[in-house]
Amino acid sequence: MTKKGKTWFAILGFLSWKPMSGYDIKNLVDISLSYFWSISYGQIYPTLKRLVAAGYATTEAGRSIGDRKRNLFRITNEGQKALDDWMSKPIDLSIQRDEMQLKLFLGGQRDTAQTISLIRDFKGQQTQRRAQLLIEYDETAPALESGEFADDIQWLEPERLSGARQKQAVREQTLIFLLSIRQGILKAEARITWCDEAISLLENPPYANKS
Amino acid sequence: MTKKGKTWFAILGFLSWKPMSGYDIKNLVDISLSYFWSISYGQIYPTLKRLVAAGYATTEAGRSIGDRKRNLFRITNEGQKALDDWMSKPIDLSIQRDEMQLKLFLGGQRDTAQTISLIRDFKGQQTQRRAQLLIEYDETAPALESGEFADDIQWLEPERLSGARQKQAVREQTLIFLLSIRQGILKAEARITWCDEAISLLENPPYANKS
DNA sequence: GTATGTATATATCACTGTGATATATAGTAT
DNA sequence: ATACTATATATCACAGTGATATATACATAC
Repeated sequence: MTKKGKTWFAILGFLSWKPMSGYDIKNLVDISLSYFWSISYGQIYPTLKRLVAAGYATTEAGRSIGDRKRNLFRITNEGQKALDDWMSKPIDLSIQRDEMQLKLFLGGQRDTAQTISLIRDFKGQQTQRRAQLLIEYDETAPALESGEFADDIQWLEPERLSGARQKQAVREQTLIFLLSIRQGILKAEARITWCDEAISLLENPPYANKS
Repeated sequence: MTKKGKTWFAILGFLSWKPMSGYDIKNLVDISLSYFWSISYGQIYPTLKRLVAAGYATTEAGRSIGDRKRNLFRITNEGQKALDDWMSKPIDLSIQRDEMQLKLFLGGQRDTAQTISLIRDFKGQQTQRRAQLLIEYDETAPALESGEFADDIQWLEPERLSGARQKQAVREQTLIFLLSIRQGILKAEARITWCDEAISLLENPPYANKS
């Protein structure tokens, strides 16, 4: 039995919204989930095949705009069951590699000035990211009231609903989208706070500086 | 020319402190750098070989306690130059996958109750982690004053120094170690904050709840 | 003493996942 | 016509993981 990792269930999860092609999945992740997920074709296509082989999905020929051929994948009952099972399992916390921390560790003692300069750059990156996320938050938030997405927002729609139900669905999806942006903002802010503390302590260490 | 990723420079960086064996590197990372780094033997041994092949390190037979054989790797001038170059480059920000966010995205609308339960579990994990890191912080901090490590702290020592210089080195290393723990604490706190916001918004959405 | 367990030390394998690239076609712009 | 962009599928070399195999020396218990 093949190993079922996060990518396996991520793809299965996308199919649980609506039947999709490999191309659709790549676009969905790159456009709407880029705050917290990434995926490559090198995993998508083999995994779709394995999902079919495992009985978790079926494949069918489809057509899109302009009569282009595409392979649509649809989740099966068995697949949905496996997904539900995974969804209820606690979050797996694996170590997140942190290049900033590694460079601090390797260079902090050897070359303090350069390390401080790196931390300043890093703070700049995070400050910019925070600003960007705040803009995206403000652009997304109105849909919470209106029940209508701004033009450029791509989203997972299980199916077209009509009228009030459609608006309600948009509001629910917007809330979740806002929460994921909010996570990014909080993460960036935590990093900015750390940068300030680190620069301050490296510039004025709480012990006599040799020289 | 082989690709030089983060693992490549991480290992080169460890060798820049002192000559080490593959086993030493694995232990160093697992014991002292586990807050922000991980590494497997499957990368260490091949990478050490490639570092030698690239002229960035040399290898020599060594002996440790009990006359056990070990292969020591020593950084070359060329290797140190390449490391210095990498160290000065800005931090590469790649997308960090976040299983909590993925599950929120996939299940938040479909099964709010289960999603809230997952977030509560996640908050529990993060709260525990934060508590653990606070303890480790308090255990490490005294060395900032005393200049002496607590018994169980493993560390990178370029070489044995004597007296006052040794104490100063210990203080500098402790500061950096404390900063990396602090990063973990801030990250956990940001996640806890997010959990509170998310639970509150999912339980009382800012729009009329259908039902 | 000898058996058992643990720490030291190196190495490889199957597998997951990435980034780059190749290929082909249909619609759009110059 | 030509070039460019978007749609769509696929594969490759490589990075990195987790598990496992192997061997030896020291520590302890019986």
